[in-house]
Amino acid sequence: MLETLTLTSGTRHEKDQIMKMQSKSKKRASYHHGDLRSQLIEATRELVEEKGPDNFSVSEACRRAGVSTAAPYKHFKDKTEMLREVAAAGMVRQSEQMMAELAPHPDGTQARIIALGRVYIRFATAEPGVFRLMFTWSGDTDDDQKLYALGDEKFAVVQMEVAKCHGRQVIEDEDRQKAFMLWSFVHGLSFLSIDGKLADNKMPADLETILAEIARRIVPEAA
Amino acid sequence: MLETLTLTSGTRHEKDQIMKMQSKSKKRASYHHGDLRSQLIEATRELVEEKGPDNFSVSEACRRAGVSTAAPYKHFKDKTEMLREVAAAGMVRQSEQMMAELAPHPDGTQARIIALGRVYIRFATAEPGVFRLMFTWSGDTDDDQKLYALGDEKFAVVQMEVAKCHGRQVIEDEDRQKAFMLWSFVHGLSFLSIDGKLADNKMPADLETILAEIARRIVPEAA
DNA sequence: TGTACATCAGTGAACGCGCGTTCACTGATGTAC
DNA sequence: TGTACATCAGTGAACGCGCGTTCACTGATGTAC
Repeated sequence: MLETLTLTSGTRHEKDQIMKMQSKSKKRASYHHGDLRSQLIEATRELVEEKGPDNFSVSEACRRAGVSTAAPYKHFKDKTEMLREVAAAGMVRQSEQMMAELAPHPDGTQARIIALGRVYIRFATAEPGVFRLMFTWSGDTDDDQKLYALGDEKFAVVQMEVAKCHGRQVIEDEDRQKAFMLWSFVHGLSFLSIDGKLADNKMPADLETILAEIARRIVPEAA
Repeated sequence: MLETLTLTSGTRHEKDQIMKMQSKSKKRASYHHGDLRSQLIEATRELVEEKGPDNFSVSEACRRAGVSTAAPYKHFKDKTEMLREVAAAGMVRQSEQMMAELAPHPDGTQARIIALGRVYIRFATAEPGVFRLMFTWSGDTDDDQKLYALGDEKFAVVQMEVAKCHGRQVIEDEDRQKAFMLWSFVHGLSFLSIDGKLADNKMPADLETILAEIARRIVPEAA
């Protein structure tokens, strides 16, 4: 069955086929695909990781999903919408990771601040393509605005954590400023890391040490 | 003389022509150009700013410089080399600004640390395209390595400034770590800023206040 | 259960586009005499 | 000062390429009866 395929890139496509077989138990059950939308999103995500958001192409995603280049337009308005889906999924994934990492630590502790920073940087280095993509949305359109709001929510979480470290249940300007400093720091560290700028002697301590040091300097110990 | 031009984009090109007239006193003195190399670099820089590093095209730079699309290949190996020239010029420009901003402040003061951060962020917001471009070089080739080294030099300056704040003439691990924290912070702040993520209530104080706050928390007052 | 039919997810061919780069060329410039 | 010539910076046409998107189509599916 595999031998009848006409697509080009041998090994890569074989792997896709194997995955498809695993999930659908045969190559293509019929003329209809059944799950093309999510499979195109997954192909888009992979390509964004492999080539970067700017080198993603619809054509290549189609090749990878094994459909014609016209197929995506039954599911997405255009290329931008495909990328936006991937970005949105990334935001959600990052949020989930934050919540999971937060869970074991009691309220109002530095450990929670550190946990948030750890997830931020871990996500960036694990999925640099998607991470970059998440920051390329201008917020001009309504759809962009939704993405933008997801980011805002996450920042509000950081602000709340800082406030709780100060024994407050309401966010004050001081918390906003400190949350902003923390965010800038982990954002910069993430980008320096995925841009390969930390190769040599530039990051003299391990990540946990640096995160703890930053938290200590910006947010007080629990009361 | 201007009316004889055959290029398309009206106003834009008129402006270029005016600039060219100012610098050369007439449109094109002859078949030969005289200063095409630097004029192509300037066109490349402009386009990197206007469209972003990933949307720059050689063709458009040629249109803007008023030459055929084959002309650049008498001066540059390929597209990458054109972009690298712009990136390198950016690094130099940023260094010069740092030195200038450093000059008025006495050695070993927080003011010098703040000055470096101020230039970093100011450069990023003034030239976001070039700033982005400066961080896209992998360092794989020899030419990339030169760019990389320029970045290293600048980081060494920050490390030295931190050491001097501690009354040292030799950089120690503590200085490296603090310099790294400062760098991450301004780098993150720069990217958040040029990616338009600071629109709302996210940056609660002005830049100078935040810079001073960060310097205070990471580097001690002068002895 | 069997048939007619509407729906709609996929096809494959085509489109126009702008791109990076090469090529044989041309014509202005500077130099040797 | 005038002429012959080598140099080389620019031309313009062409190349092959991959792209995003549209189009009329086809054939599998689910539903009404």
